[in-house]
Amino acid sequence: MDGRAKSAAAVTLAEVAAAAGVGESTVSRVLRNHGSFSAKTRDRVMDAVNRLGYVPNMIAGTLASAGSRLVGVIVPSFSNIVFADVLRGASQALDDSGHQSVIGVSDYDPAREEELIASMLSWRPAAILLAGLEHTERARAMLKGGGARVAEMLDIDGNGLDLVVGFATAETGRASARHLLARGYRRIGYVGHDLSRDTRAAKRLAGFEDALAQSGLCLIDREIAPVPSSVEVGRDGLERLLARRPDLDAVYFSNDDMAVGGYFLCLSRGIAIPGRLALFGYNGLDVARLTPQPIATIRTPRVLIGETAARLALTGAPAQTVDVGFELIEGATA
Amino acid sequence: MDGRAKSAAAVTLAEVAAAAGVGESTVSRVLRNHGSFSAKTRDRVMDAVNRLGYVPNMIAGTLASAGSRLVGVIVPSFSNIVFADVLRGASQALDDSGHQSVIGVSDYDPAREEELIASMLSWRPAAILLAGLEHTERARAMLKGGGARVAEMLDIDGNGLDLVVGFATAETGRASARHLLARGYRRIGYVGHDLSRDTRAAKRLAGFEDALAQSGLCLIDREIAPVPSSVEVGRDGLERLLARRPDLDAVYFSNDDMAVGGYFLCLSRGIAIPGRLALFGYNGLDVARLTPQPIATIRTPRVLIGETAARLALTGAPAQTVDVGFELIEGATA
DNA sequence: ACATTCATTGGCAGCGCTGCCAATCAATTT
DNA sequence: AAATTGATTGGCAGCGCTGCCAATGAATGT
Repeated sequence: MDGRAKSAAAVTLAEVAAAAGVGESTVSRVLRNHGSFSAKTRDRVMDAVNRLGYVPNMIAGTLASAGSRLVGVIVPSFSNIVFADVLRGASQALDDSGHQSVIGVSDYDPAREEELIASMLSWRPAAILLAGLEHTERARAMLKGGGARVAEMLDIDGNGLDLVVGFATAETGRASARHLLARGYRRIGYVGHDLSRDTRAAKRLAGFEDALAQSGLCLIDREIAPVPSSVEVGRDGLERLLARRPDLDAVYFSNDDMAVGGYFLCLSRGIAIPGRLALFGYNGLDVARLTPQPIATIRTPRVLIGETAARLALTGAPAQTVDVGFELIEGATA
Repeated sequence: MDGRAKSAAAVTLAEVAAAAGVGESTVSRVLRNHGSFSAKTRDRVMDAVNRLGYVPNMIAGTLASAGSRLVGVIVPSFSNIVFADVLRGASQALDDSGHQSVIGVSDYDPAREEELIASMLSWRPAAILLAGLEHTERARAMLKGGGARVAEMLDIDGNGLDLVVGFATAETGRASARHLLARGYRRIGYVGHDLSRDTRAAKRLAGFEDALAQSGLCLIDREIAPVPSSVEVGRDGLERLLARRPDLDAVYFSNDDMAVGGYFLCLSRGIAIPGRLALFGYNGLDVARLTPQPIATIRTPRVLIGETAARLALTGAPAQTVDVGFELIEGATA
């Protein structure tokens, strides 16, 4: 009719009330199925709602009732399936309880995370879910005083603000190292990505080196690319590392994407796995489980973490730390 | 002090105004940097803001100004990097223009998508971004009258509601078929996933078969699993297909995840690629580009699609369809 | 027949902020 | 010196809905 995107002003609850011949509060009660009303009234209201195509205005409703059903979720990246999994778990729990998620991507940047927290808080969300325990000072202050529940996900190595749902990150690194050591590998290298931003990857590496040190060993060499992780970075990283240290017998990767890249390099080069070189990843991704030789890795319950964090945050659970654990997958590459 | 998550009632603009000794509208003007005010006033206001830790309430602001900076984004799934890419593009453009994205996952279910549209519309978003052109009748009606810009992404084969940003889906299937035919493959099979839900995969297959038909050929056999796509489903699907038709010389997969699964099967079985069997995927994923032999596939500009859709929707561009095209990657598996 | 209970219902004051308009005051203009 | 201009500023009416409370009328009890 009009050609414009904005149609005439939206139908309001008052108009529905007038059309149905009842009071505003009655319409409100019927729509929220809260309080009492007769069946006849309900039918009259619903009829008017459908006839007018009424869509409730949550903005107004939230303002009036001082309590939003929005939940802010901040993830470091979308490129990594890990966060997609966490989001999936959280989304599920959120949807089930009638909440909506407002999502932000921090790009592994604490300053950006801080900005996102500020702008999310201005929507007065019921809760904010974040990755990790590392935040700027101001971010922590805002979260503490923001009136929203806070859930920090994935890592439990440190002090949380409110709810913490994850697993011992450094311990995954230690477990990985112990596994390689138990299998007899001694000349171990590391191929990783930007550690200054990905603090959890840094914690894993620290745990890994810690366990090596307990056996009187250390990493023979490391190849760290100052970019986000990817299959390609893993492949190229391993290539450079091997060029420097052809005597390596095992490599620990910063995650499975990287490890798959390394695995592909070995396939191309005909490097025997694990005979000539052992590979160890992190995450327990699908693709790493289905390579001709499943990659040795640590599986983390990511969907569960998202789901648990969302559920606890929305059910008024007391502040607590939940350790969901992790699982070492032996695979066939180590 | 209190132990409860909800702290004392949040600071309001009125309190800031009182603390700064100015009027409410002045605070509002300073905070939004809109209208005029003296430098001295600005300092007084900002000082009070910082002192009280004031966080603006967008809910109230949006209600008062009748125009939200929220944008709804509905994706079919989080498990598929494709949508993560689209989201990344959209998120970026949204952030840059000061908008927030509210995200929902439809799980490839039109009814669920309809629900999500209804609940997003109740937040009076500035725009709604969706995947594909297929929606329920009621969903289309709500979107038309919802007062929000609508951008349908990824596919342009059909009629859009407002903005459409994507590429010719069926044509990707045709291009894939023509490529295989040009290379001399004639005994072609298909390995796919749940087509009833993933309508774009169905359109690709239709285009593929269409091109085969034009050469007087047809698919020799097909193996379709009624579940979402994954590396595993691709591997197992190819295994079953080959068991039935060991005479196949090429396989078209519903996407790259599936194709990578098929590729892994061939590696494990020692099936020569492309000598004995050619593989063709769809999406142009990173992992498919980095396998020892890069997988033949179609690369789609997903991040660009998300970014373009968001930008057009927020800049008041007229209703239009934007074809961003796609690119056939020859790879080494066909 | 009159008091008491209870399910329904409507009225209306905000929720915290923005938009509009009028008021104020110093700087210019005639 | 009176008038005009323009930059600042405060007041206040909503935005659309919910929460509270009073009003209504029917049902029940004594």
